[in-house]
Amino acid sequence: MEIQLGNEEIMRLKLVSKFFKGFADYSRLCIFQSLMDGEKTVTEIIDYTGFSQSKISNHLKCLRESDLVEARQDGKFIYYEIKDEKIKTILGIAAEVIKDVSEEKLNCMK
Amino acid sequence: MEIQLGNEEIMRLKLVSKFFKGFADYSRLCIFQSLMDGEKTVTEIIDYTGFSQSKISNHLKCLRESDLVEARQDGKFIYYEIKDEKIKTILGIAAEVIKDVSEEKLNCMK
DNA sequence: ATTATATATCATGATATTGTGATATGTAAA
DNA sequence: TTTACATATCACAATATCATGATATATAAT
Repeated sequence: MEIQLGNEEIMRLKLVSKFFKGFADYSRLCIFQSLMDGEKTVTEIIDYTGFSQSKISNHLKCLRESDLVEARQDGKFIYYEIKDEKIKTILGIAAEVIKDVSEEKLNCMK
Repeated sequence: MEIQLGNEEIMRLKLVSKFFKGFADYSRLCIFQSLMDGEKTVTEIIDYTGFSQSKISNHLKCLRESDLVEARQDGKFIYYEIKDEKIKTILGIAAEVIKDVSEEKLNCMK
């Protein structure tokens, strides 16, 4: 490894941090959870999570623009689904790691 | 899958979101990158990243309390390292997923 | 055509997070 | 026993993020 961060690496890490922001929010994780076993309409996500429509829609916009989820329209409805299987993998590993971490520990991260 | 989020799941997802906050910050990712191939002292991390001492120290405190990195003291120096191999795995998969995502896409996540 | 339903957008206030600078603490060398 | 070095802490300003409520748009049913 180099002894200093290079420009390439800096740009890459900035991207990576943005990527992880997609998962670093409770509401968005609830959306991911909604979609864990397949596509859902916005209304179904709203019902599943109990969150307001605008909240869901705002988050979905963000997740869609970031290519973390994708949307397809069918009449009145828009179906969303997780775009990449690797995302489910990441969420799975995260769940494993957290098992090893005691409940209170992560509270430094509000 | 249930048609609504249960209490267990809600608590779990809150934890998961905190976990991901650890990776959702550029400065912290630079720290992780510093540690990718083994332990380093705080000073080495400072030199590698070019960040201020207090910034590094503040982030390390957070990462340590969250059990994402661990510290060991040797005289004046404190060596930090990534605590769980799974964390490196997650970072690796994230890198892969990002390759598929065009540069501008993630800009919704500031 | 009008109405109801589904979803998106947007401005804004509230809240959370980050970086900085100053200072404190601990360890070892001189 | 001072001085230099390594690291931690903390308050506060700057910035980023989120939720809300109001409004807009688009589609389908009546």
